[in-house]
Amino acid sequence: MNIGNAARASGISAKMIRHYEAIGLISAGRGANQYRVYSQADVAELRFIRHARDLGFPLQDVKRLLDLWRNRARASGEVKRLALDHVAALEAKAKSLSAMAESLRHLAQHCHGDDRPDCPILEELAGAFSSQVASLGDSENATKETGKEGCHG
Amino acid sequence: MNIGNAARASGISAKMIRHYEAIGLISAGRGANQYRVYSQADVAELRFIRHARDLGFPLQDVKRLLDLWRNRARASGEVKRLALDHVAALEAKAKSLSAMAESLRHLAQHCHGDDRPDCPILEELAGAFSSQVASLGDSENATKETGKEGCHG
DNA sequence: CTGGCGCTTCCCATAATGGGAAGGTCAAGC
DNA sequence: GCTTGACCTTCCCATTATGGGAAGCGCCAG
Repeated sequence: MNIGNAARASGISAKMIRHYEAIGLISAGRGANQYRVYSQADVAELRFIRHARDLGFPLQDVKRLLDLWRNRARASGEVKRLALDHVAALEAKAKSLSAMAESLRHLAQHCHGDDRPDCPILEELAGAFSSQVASLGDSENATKETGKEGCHG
Repeated sequence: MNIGNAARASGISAKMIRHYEAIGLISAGRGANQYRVYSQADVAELRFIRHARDLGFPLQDVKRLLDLWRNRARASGEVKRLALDHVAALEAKAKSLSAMAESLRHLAQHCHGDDRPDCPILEELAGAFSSQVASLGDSENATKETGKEGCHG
């Protein structure tokens, strides 16, 4: 079948299928007209990829999983390790997001939310920070000392 | 002060400060040597941005929050709405990630995780969801070119 | 005057996905 | 046979937020 049918059969857009091929995740045969040709086995791989993506695996991990799947002599330990590492990453990220949500919800709770300009949310953002809420995700540095000039002009 | 000091004082990299200027989030004066010049007020804005980013606000939202902050006649209701919308987005995302983690953890629980190839994680990824092509992982005589799709080839 | 650091702009890369243009292919209908 | 329309091809650009690095100039200390 051609790419359009493979897309419909796998739930992955044709655009993405080409992309996956470009980055070496999958390969596809070519017909006489240079059109990509997909077998049922290829579609099965695409479905595998979609399922892995649905579980949040980055494509790099998907590649590893795909290689393991194709390798009959694989060790399930490696698959499990990949999976559990990813579980840890997912949970860390979820926790980080939940912490942000909770902080912000807390701030919003004390905001009137009317047409007056007084707003504790903005005040807090403006600098009254005392706790670090985003340390799990990607923040890297805490409050440094303020006001030390050094303007060499 | 110059950009390096502003970066140190705000916790935002010089690279990002330039970027924020390029996308119209902030502005900076220029000295006679074309170097960017930052006042304490500018640094306060940068800190505001960092705090908002730490709470996961996308830059688009940060821009609106910054505009509200700068506007003394703002309505706190708008700030609160922005905040609560973002809380909802954060929680939705966190929930989605937690669901992935739980699914995957479940799968991993049933995997031996040794050097045998048998692996329920891979089996599930291979299609236990859609259960159409189950035995493609280890055989090559699976349907190669079935003509059951309305493909003009 | 030179060494070294800081600043400038510009290009590239990441991760995953999509939009769209310009053009080739093919099957069907008139 | 020719048109039409769906499908395919490649190539470029955009997104979001961040960083790396190069080439070149500014500025201060020694």
